[in-house]
This record gives sequence, structure tokens and C-alpha cells, in this order.
Amino acid sequence: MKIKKEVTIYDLAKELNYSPSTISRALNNHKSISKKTIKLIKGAAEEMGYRPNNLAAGLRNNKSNTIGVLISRINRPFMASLISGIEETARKAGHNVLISQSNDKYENEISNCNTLYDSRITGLIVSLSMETVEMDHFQKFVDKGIPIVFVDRVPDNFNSYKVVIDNYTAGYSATKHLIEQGCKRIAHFAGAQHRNVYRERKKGYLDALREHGLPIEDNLIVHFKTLSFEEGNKATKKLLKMSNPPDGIFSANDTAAVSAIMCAKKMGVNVPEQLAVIGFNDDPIASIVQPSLSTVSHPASKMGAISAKRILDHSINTYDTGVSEVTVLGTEIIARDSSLKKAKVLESE
Amino acid sequence: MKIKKEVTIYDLAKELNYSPSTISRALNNHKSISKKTIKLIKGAAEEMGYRPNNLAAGLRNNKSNTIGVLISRINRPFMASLISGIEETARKAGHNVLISQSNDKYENEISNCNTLYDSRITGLIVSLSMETVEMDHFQKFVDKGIPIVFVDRVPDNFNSYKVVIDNYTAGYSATKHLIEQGCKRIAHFAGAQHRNVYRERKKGYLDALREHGLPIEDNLIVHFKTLSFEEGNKATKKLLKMSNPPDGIFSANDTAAVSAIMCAKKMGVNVPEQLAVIGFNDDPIASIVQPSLSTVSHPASKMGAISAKRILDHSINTYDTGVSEVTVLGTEIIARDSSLKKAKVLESE
DNA sequence: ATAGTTAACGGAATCGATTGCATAAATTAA
DNA sequence: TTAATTTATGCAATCGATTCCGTTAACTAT
Repeated sequence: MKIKKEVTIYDLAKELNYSPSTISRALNNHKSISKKTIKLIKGAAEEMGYRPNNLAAGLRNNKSNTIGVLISRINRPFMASLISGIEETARKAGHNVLISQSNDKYENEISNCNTLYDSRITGLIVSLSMETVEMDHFQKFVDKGIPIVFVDRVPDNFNSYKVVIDNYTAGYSATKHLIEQGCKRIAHFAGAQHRNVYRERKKGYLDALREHGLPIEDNLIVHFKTLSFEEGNKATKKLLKMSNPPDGIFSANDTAAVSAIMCAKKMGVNVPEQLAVIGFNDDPIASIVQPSLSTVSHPASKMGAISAKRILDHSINTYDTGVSEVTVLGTEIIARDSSLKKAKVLESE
Repeated sequence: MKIKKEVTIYDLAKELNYSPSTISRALNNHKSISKKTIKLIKGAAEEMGYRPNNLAAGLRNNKSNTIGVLISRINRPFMASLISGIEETARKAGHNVLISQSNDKYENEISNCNTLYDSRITGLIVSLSMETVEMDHFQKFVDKGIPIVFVDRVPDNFNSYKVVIDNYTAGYSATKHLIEQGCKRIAHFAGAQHRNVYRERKKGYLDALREHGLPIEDNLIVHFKTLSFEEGNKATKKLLKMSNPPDGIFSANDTAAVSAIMCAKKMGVNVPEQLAVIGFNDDPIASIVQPSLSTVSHPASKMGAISAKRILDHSINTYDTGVSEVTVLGTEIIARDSSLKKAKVLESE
């Protein structure tokens, strides 16, 4: 097959008897080109099927109008929504989005970091892998003045833009919600404690117990590796087999929370009467499981949009490496059937 | 803050007293450079923090080692898995992935198409928007010999690579499954008929009815716009209020199927005894809803991997525009509680 | 020992768009 | 009418990597 030759500004220049400079300026609406000429050139460009070469422009300007995204996994509801928010915002501003997933491996994060750097991205949006502790691989971005926005799973020891939710308050509120429903012995499904999100949620849980005069029992706090369905099942079974089992569970994610509900049902434990459950994220499964899962909703798409905006707004002038600008978004307790003991009581009256 | 200067092959050349050509060749393991020199140069490159500039290389070679992805929405389980598969495969081959979503709008699809083209992507992977009928916006890729892989939602009138599942057989099997479970009056939740996937699934449904001697009733076939939860609810309510309601539903997606189950339960209709339900996609909600939803599983991630491989394997030499190379993947019926009447009967014996 | 090969490397053009610095023409000011 | 601006455009360097042609120098074969 024949492969059509690329139409460049030089072709346009030759065709229209203008210099490439004029063509370039016209296409970019440069003020020193008359409106007449601009219209003429743009018309011809359209007609001749001219399409700008971003690689050439990018090389010249040393930037690619591309936002890099580095996350653990795409196929999680939260992450998919996050990316969706990033993509929408970026595209409206004429930017592209490069994605890469670390699969929660430190090594992959480093290698993806480099690849994204090599593409001369305008900025980087990161949600850290489960394993990441060292942050050296991000330094080259800082050195070059390329903005980094950490989202959700953010580092403690690295100054940069950050977009997070108030995990502490969310954990506190979720726990308080269970307490208000009459729970006295609340278990917690905790995630990896070196990741801010899980650590903060747990802190909120602990403080809520303390401030409401409830005892903290270590054997009611289960530390998960991945907060998976299987892990949740196992943990729930173990908890419910205790001589004095908990009457509530605050899970750091929905997956484990749903598994708890299903496990409890299978074991003949009533939810929420005997065991109230609240999760985190408001995944689609939360509203489908029965009883429907109370949870903490996470403005994922909005977080993506804000992160992208941070990059787009970033200007070399105002940027200062030493500063850590943190955006904290609010969350919302979604009270569904899995925790509403009181409502149930009222209902049956 | 100070912004570090980029380290280029020229810097390496000056530092090591080699020409840029040699540096370039060494970094690419060119055979005409001695192993000693390669080791020396690569060592220095590492030490000086050299990182290749993909924009420059891309401009020179007129390709960016980047795969473009154009889909309707990222935050759908199927799509997220698809992208995940693409990303993994692409990255292993040293390629990047640019994503863009059309939100099912024809206009967005066109504009995203252009933007991706401008980035000189190596190949394009597309799942068509709901609205798309005209295919002109893809022509420029063909003209330039850039491979396009259509996935899942593919065009009828455009020759290219295609990666799909056998929707007809899947629809046939799903319907047959309901018939085998004893259903006599099976309804169908159909999607937009100008999209191959929904059209084929319906065809399979119709043929299964015919071949099993069941009548086709037009009022049991509901055409959806988006197969949403709300639409599903409305449709189910209407069906179940009929004087002789259906005893089975084959839904073209899981969302609508789940809504049918929940609606039926609310109306006091037993699933699967009075109404057997089977969906499509095997979304996470399918195994969570109760009774759990029987469905057709879709190898989303694998489809992504295959699509990416198609692009990577593509060589200008073997490519011919006139040919349409279609890869058809198999699906699997996942029989869960929402359709297993017989198993239930056996269980209660 | 001499022609013929091969190994190892350098020169310089090239990819396409951008932009600082000229320049010519047109307009305005004085 | 002439100098001073303003307007519209062109020239040529530049971004960083690649690659087609050389060119040496070392090596091999006869």
C-alpha cells in the first residue's frame, strides 16, 4: 500500500508562498500575522490535511503537553474514576494523558517513572505503590521543575503538591457512626500502615473509640496485606468465632467490608443487628450487596480533576520545591442498611 | 529554584571525547561499536544522569513508541480491565499508552482521534462510541500506515484489525442456558442495535428461541438506550406487571440484569424460581448481588493484551489496508444462583 | 609485502515546529 | 516631506537523536 507523505508547515509554505515562520505563527494565532493571512493559511491547512507534529513542537519547546499518570492499578473503581477525572480535565486544556501502572511494585514504579520522564511530560500525577518507601526516583522531576502531584496514597517525606481526602476525619466519622448506632465493640480492618491513607483511617478509628469511652482491643484490629475479599472472609470468620465477637466492623475498604457482610450472613450472624458494618470508597458493590453497605464516599473523579488542574496551573515562576501544597477534600458517610440498627428498630415499630 | 540543564548525547560526547553518533549508537547497542566503548559510554550516561529524549528520537524516526487508546469511558469494569491489559503488554515492549475517552460522543471521538494522531502514535486501539456511524476520522491513520485495532465495539464497514468476542454465540448460549433451566418466556434487554455487540447478542437470543421452538414475542424484547440501572428497573417493573410476565431475562449487560434482580425481589417475585436472570460481562457486582447473577464472562484484559500485541507486531511490510483481520475470543457462561432453577430444585430434594 | 576486509568511529544532514532578530512596506507624526 | 512607528513577514538557528556516507587503522589472506 502507498503511505501518504506527511503534510508539514513547509508544504504549506511552498503552496501558499509564505515562509514556514509565517505559517507557524498563523496556525498559533500569533498577533503579528494579519487576520486575513491567518484565515487563508488555516483554510489551506485544513484543506491539505495538515496536522501538527507534536513531537517536533515538543522537542523545540521541551515539553509535550502531556500529563503522566502513575498508579498502582487501573482496574479498581477508585482508580478508574480518578483517571477519568484527570483525562477530562487534561483534554479540555489540550493535554494528553499517559498512563502507567505499577501493580503495587516498587521496581515498576521506578521504571515507569523513568519512561514517563523520557517522554518529557508536563507534569506527573502519582498514587504510590504499596511497596514504595524511598522517593529518590521522583527527584529528577523536581530538579527539572516538572510538577508532581501525589494523590490519595501520598508520601510523608517529600514536599510536593498533594491531593488527598481527610482520612483521619473519615475514619473517625465512620467509627463514630457505628458508635451512634449502638456498637460497643468495634473491630477495624486496617490496611498497610506505612501508607498514609490506612494509617490515618486507623488513627481516626482509635480516637473515636477513645473519645467515646470505648476500650481499644488489639485483637479487634486486623492488619491486612491487600484488603482483599479472601482476606476479609478469613478475618471475619475468625472474629465471629471469638468468645465475645465484635458488634461492628469498620473496614478500610469496601471489598473487605462486603466480604464481612457475606461471611456474617453465611454464619447466621445478622447484619446490622448483631454486626454493623461500614466500609470505605463507595464502590459499586456497596449498594448492591444485601444488606447494602454503609461506606465513606470518596470524590475520586474530582480528585483527578483537581490534580490535573494543579499541573496545568503550575507555572515555573511560582513553583518552589521547598513547599508542599496540600489539597484536602471532604468525604461523606453514606449510611445504608449494613449499619443502620436504629433505623431498623424504628422501621419495625 | 534552579532548574537543571538536560544532559544530552552531546554532553556525553564532549565529556568522553566521542562523537554524538558514537554515543547514540552505543546507547542503542549498535554492532559497530566495541563492547568496551559501549560499556564505557553507558556507564558515563548513567553516572551523568542521562535520560533519552523520546521527543527527539520520535521526531527523527517519525514514531513515538506510544499506543493510543480511544474508548467511551474508563470507569467501567470492562474498560478498565481492557486498558490494564493494553498497558501491561505495551510497557513490556517499551511502549507508552495514551488514553482518551469519548464519553460516547461522536464529536469527542473525532477530536480525540486527531489529538492522538498529532502525537504520532505507533498504533490506535479503539472501542467505538455509542453514536459513531461515520468512520472518516480513522482514514488518516490508514493513509499513513498506522495500524488500528478495533476492540469489542467494532465497525462493520471498515477493514482493519478487530478483536472481539463471539457475541452471537454468547447470546445464544446465555439464552439456551435459560431454556435449559426451564424458562419458556424469555425477555431480552437489548442495547443499541447499530453496535455490533448488542446486535449479535440479540441475534443469538432470537436464534436460540427459534431453534428451541419458543415463540418470539416483541413485547418481551426491550431496547435500551444505555443499559443503565434505572432503565433496567423501569423495564423490569413493566415486564413483571404484564398479565403473563416473562419467566426469564437475558440482559445484554450486568448492570441492567442486577437491577432486574433487585426489582423483582422488591416486587415479591422469586429469582430464579419465577424469574431467571442472566447478564453479560461478569462485573464485580454480579457475584455480590443476591441471588448472585449468572452472566457471560468477557476476557477483557486478554482482549487488551491481544490488541496491543497486534499493534506491536504490525509491520509496514505485511500490512495491507484491504484486509480485515478479526480475532474472535471465546466467552464463558458463569452459572450462578440467579438462573439455576434446576440446581435449586435438586438442592431442596 | 600488498591488496582486500573488517572494525570502530566521525561528519553532517535530517525530522518539523518555533522564535529572536532582521527587514521591507505601510502608516503616522511632526 | 521626512523621520518615526507600526505592521507583516522572512531568515536561520535551535531542540536532541538518528543514520547515510565516509574515513582511518588494524587485521587477514595470499
